[in-house]
Amino acid sequence: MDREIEKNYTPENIETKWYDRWEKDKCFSPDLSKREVFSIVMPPPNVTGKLHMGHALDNTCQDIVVRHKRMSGYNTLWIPGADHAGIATQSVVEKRLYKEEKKTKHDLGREEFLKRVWAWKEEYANTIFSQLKKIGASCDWDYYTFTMDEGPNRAVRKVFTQLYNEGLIYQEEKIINWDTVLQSAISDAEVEHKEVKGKFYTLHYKVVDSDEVLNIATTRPETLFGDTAVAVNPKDERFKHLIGKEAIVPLCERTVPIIADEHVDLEMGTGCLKVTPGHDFNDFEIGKRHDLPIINILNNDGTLNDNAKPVQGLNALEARKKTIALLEESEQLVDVKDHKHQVAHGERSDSIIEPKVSKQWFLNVQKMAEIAVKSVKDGKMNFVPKQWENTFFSWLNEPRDWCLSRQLWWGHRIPIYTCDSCHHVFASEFEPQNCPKCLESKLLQDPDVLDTWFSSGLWPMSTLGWPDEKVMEKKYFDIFFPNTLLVTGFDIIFFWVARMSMMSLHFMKCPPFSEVYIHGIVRDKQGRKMSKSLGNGIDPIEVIDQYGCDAMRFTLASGSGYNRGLNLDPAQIESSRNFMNKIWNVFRFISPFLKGTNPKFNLNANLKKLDLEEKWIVQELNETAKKMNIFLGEYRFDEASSTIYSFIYDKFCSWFIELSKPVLYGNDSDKIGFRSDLLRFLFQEILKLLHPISPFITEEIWSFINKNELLITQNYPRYNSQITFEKECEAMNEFIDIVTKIRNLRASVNLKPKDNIEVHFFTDNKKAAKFLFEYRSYLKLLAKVEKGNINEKSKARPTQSIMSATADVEIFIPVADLIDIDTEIARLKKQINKMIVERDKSQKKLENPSFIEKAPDDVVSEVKQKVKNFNNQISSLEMNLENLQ
RNA sequence: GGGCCCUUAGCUCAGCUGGUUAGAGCGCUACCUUGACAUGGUAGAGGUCAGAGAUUCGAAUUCUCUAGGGCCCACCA
Repeated sequence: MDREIEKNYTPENIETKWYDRWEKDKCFSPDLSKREVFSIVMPPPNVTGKLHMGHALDNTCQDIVVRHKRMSGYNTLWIPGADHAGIATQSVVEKRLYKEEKKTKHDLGREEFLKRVWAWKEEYANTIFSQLKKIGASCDWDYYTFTMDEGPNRAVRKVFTQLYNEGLIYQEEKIINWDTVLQSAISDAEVEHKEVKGKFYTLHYKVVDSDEVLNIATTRPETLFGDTAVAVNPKDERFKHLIGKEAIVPLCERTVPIIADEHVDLEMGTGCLKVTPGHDFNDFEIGKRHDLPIINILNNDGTLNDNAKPVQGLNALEARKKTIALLEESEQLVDVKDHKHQVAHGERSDSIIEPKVSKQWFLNVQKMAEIAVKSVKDGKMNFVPKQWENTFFSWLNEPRDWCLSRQLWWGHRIPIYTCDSCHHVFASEFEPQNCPKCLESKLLQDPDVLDTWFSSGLWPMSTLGWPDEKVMEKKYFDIFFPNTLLVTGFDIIFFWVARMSMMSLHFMKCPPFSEVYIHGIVRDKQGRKMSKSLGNGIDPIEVIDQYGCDAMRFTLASGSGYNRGLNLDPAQIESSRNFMNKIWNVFRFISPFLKGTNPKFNLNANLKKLDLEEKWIVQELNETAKKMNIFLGEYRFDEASSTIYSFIYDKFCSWFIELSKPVLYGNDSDKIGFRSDLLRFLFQEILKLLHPISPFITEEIWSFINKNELLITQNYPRYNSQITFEKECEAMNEFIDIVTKIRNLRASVNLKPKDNIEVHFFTDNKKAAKFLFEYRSYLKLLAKVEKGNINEKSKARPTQSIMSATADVEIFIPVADLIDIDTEIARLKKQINKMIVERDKSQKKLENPSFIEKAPDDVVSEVKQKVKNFNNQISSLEMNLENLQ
């Protein structure tokens, strides 16, 4: 105890130094000597990203579990990493390039552009890591992996090649989601449907060699340039006679067949459907069934091409307007109605997604998805909370093939090569030198890159070195794979969790982790998503600067259990900061007494020596330790936080410390010594218990007590079955009740906190009487009871008093002229009424024969005891009420 | 259209397998600069647990329905 602890709790002074120390001492490295293993990978944030509250929550949850497991003796590994985030990163660099140099990526060329992206990555990557360190993430940086590193690249190539050779990856001309801003295909998972106000147009299609016209409803009239059929339902009597005839597409005057297809709904629209196989998923299927031609009317940027001459060059919305105008002119527009419908948007670009036919690479996931579903159903992989497996299933039960290729530059290049001379197409795990068929060396690699989630899907494997055996050995793949746990948000269950599961089950024949904890999404106080446009975001780094990281982590933990949302109120963070301050100050109070205390205080050896309040606090501590282990093990961080909060604040600070003051300031040196030893022991346990949630302040305070050892390496407290002090707890609770009632009485007549009072207790309970006598000094300390007279109930009660009662003890405070009879009568009546209501509730139960008959005995006797206690209190209060009136 | 979830104090939320005087934090009221802490202390006010019904000796807790709100999935013109 050489150092003096500072008077004020200032988080920034203590939070900056510990991370470096832990890292330097290799505290985050796995301990291979331990038999039980706990391993987890961090969901890799975007390299060039900034930490937001979602990350803070995600990583706080992980760090709490990791620290708890580590302290509980597990061989613990938490792997950090970062994602190249193909689309997001490329867009940012493109935007900057244009802003600063007015250049596009095409001006630079692929190679040069990629150099710029790597440079950008090098420049900005560290932001997110230093921020992760700032929140205390105790991950092992020796394992740090970037999704575009050589290792993951090799994993990607191996997986692609194998799946290609197994026939699961194929290239095909299909209708896909085309993002017109990114000018790339995207997968189904990356499409969001948003409700948009639009119009519902009814158009006129003439029938060839007939006077008849067909009315066709559509929300997208501009696509008529791509129409290659008109379809009706084969059962539709209205149009049966027209099947096999031809219709004329307005404006382009093309004749197209009128076909019959089951897909057409008799009730919808007009019953006639324009079929645009090039730009609608359903129409594409119809087109396949009827072998219709496909007309592409869109350029890559979403403008109309020369297949739509009258509106060529316009974007979809402009083209729609012009098409309608032209239709009106030619009197082929029948009707326009307002209409709300769901429109596909890119979740990255937020631009409208156009269905478009194009040649892309796909992964057939049918079988893989089935196996993934089965592994969850068989309990090989568990979601916590369990309900989230529904989300997992809903995605995997009817999977569409995964569109893997992206027309981007930043990402893993597709390892498909075409021989320039013999045109042989092949996949290759390693950079090939020659065509395996004709041995020519001129090979052309596919220009596209892979969906970012393809490499993310291999994350639990690739971070441990797979498939390079040497690296796997070095990273202890066999020990740490599969992972124990994954922690993430529900928004990426199908993006990521589903894909990791499929990949791991296919290549490793086991799920990538045995448990998945899904936490909620952080929102603002009003439950709105945090977003730039609303300006309601809370920046974790600003929060840390203002309140400290420990307070932020405690707040996030308090809000995270099995709920799906966490509405973050800054007032809560302030409250957590105040809690940290409380801990700081209570340590300041006990610290002078810790000099010379026993660092290895053995509680079990001293159990018999404990006095009543010591037994009580030890019992409470023991219960707290038990709960903490249970709650942290179940990812109930909310319950864990409130458990430790309540123990520290309400038990330790409010009562035990107060009760320790007379001991510590007294002159019984043995007792002072013993109490100091115990205080040290208790406080050390408190620091250990809280450390996983708030690591910095606990490590800091620990360092004042123990110079040579770090807290992070201590053993987490466990339940001690030798501690059985239930009776002492009852007595203490009775004492707390009496003190509270005296304080209540004092407050009711505005007795100043300083004023000493005289109290008359009346009880026939000998134990209670003895207890009140022995604890008289505490009553003085805590309720300023200068003199406590203890009498039997047969003795006369003092007049001119205010009174209260527990089941066994009547408490009288003579207040002479201070008393206002009417107020006191009202107060007593109110209390009596409350008691009567409760008594009657219980009494009614007892009068019910079937309750006595059917309820378990312990419940019945509990209720009987309750009635007795209420009656005791009521009669005490009533007697006094009579005396007053 | 399918699925999931929510509705408990003024606000944000706990309340696990049915039995509690229904809890916490913030806010509010009164009193208090008491030698760890005003980032504090003591005491208090505030809830017919969204509504209706059912099961049960007993329901905030289980079931059904209704109302309101949120989220996810889905190609329906």
